Amino acid sequence: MRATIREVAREAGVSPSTVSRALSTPEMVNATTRERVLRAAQRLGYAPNRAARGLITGRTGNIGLIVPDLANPFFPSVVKGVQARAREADYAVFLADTDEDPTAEVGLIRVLGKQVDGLILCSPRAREEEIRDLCESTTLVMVNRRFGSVPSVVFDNVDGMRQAVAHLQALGHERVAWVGGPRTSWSSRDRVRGLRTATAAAGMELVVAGHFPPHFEGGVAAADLIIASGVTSVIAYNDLMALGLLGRLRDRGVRVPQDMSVIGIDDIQMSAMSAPALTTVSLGKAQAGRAAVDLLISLLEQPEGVRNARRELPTQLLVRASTGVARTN
Amino acid sequence: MRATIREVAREAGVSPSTVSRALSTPEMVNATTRERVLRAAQRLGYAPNRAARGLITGRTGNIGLIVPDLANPFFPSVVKGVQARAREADYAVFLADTDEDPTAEVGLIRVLGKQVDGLILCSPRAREEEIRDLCESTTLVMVNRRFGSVPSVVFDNVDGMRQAVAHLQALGHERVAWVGGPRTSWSSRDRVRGLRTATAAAGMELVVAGHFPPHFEGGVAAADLIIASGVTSVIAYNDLMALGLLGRLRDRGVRVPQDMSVIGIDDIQMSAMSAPALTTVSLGKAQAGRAAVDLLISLLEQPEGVRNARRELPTQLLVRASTGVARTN
DNA sequence: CATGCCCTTGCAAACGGTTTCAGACTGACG
DNA sequence: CGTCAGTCTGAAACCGTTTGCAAGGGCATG
Repeated sequence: MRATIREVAREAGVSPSTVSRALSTPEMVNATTRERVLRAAQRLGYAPNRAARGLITGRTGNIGLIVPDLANPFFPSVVKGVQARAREADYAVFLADTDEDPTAEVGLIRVLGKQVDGLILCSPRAREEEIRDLCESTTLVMVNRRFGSVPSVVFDNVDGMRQAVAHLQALGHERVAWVGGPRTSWSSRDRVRGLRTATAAAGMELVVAGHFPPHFEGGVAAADLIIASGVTSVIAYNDLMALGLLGRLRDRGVRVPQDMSVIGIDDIQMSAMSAPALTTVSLGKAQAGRAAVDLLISLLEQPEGVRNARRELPTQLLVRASTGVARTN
Repeated sequence: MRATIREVAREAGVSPSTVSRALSTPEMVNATTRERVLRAAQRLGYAPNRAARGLITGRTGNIGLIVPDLANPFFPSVVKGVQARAREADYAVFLADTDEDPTAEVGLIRVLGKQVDGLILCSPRAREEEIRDLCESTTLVMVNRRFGSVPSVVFDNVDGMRQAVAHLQALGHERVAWVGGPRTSWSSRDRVRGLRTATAAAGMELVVAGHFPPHFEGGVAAADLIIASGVTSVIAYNDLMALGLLGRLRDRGVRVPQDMSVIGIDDIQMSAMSAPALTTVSLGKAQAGRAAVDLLISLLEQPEGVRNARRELPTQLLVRASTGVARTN
């Protein structure tokens, strides 16, 4: 059995309240008794029971993190960031994976929401009104999605798309295709929006190839459409899909980058290791996780006092081998 | 504010104790009052406060999961399995990532161990005596490691290596290299042991190339040693390293599988998508996660009554394009 | 010397459940 | 009709903390 605060109190010859104060509000107790208490606690290996503390303070010291699919390498990176920062702040992290199912997502938010102080929703797929509704009962922070005044951390997709388009234009491309992600993905919509702006400004033609599952297979499925569309360059919703494109293009005998330039988004580990290595719009994934924790904690500590509950993180084009000078036929 | 048991009691016109019983031991309360209580609870959207319940029952309803590195695709798969099964059993999962640091690992086990009913250690890197020590104070289950009587879920590495070696032998290979993982990895040691047995039985020569970090780069680093060793086939500690091998072999102009056959272990998503697709020893990763949860829960529910606290999961060789008939010079 | 203030500490009441124990009621039986 | 067993319910104690309140002591001030 673990030591309780009473045993520490007895060991130190003080009352339980003094022990409690010595540990949580040290400035309220005399230096010498504090010392004595700390030493006793040390001796007994005492650590406060978080459930008991939570019962009275109403805070659990836990935060929840919900992601659509851990198998997509984007998410583990975010999770690592969340997890590391939460630990620094002495919060523990509940993790849940929805398998890309919006209904499961809402259910999970509901049940997990009761066990935590706040929730981080990474790339949530639920409908806006549902999230708005959930917002009432739980403090939550979204990553990779933005609407209304819901606190959020997003990437500057517009600028990322601008960089990608500028890169392609510099290589002489005039037509670029977009391979979209899930219909329910806010960032897919945001990216195609940025892309429209950027291509229009650059005087390039944009071919939107529709929505595909955000996996390798999605990219494979899109590849033939892309080839048929006659573009010389393509930007995919994420790296996994871009790698799928790469694979199918090779099978079809389309050379990358000579015949087709390919750009991904996310900068997952694998994209540096493919052949050719993938040019990609790099996102600070762990950074986003950390930012979300910081935002959530500040929200928890001064519920009303947070001036700006939206954070936008920069993106950076990483030029590798999958983009090259446009084919001139 | 959330409804408490007292409000439900008032709403239903009974005492709090009756509400408690109606929810947790329904057979102890009269059918009609039970019905009334349940309806009142429903109306108020009542859900018991887990901290309060935990305070008296001494159980939190949480389990902890500690993995070395979420960025390694092996682990997210296990996490998904753990997570899904835990949710079915109404447990929530704390996740922590140690960044492959054994010291951090021990620290995490200590702190997380106090907030959960039990802990799942996936591929733990800590020293045996430390784990044995931790065992005293926390009920824990190891995945991918086995020693003493610590409850564990492991893969049948010996049989996996047997299958791989049989496959290579059938293809006419006589010399095979092993690219090992971290020195602290039990499964690396277990696999090389199985490999020794299998190659000896098959009359093949085994070249052990030492220890490498379990990443893509580790495989890259090992590749030149492998080429120099003159073997015609190589088995890597995991798929990530095998993919690294593949990449470096291509750069060096060594054709796979004509000049060199390559086998990985794990069957991560990416290994089906590489060119050539990777032959690999497939492991039921999510299954291992589920098994670990089942084992942990049965341990929690009948602390002494578990006859066999060790589970061994089968492995299956997946033949793809990276293995072929041995080069005959 | 009496008064008042500050600093430090202890007492006791919460927090929201579960569980032990005893009491009320019912029906059966002698 | 009295007794007894059995079923169901309520009162109260308890789990391990935090915290509002009050009391005690020391010290400066009038």
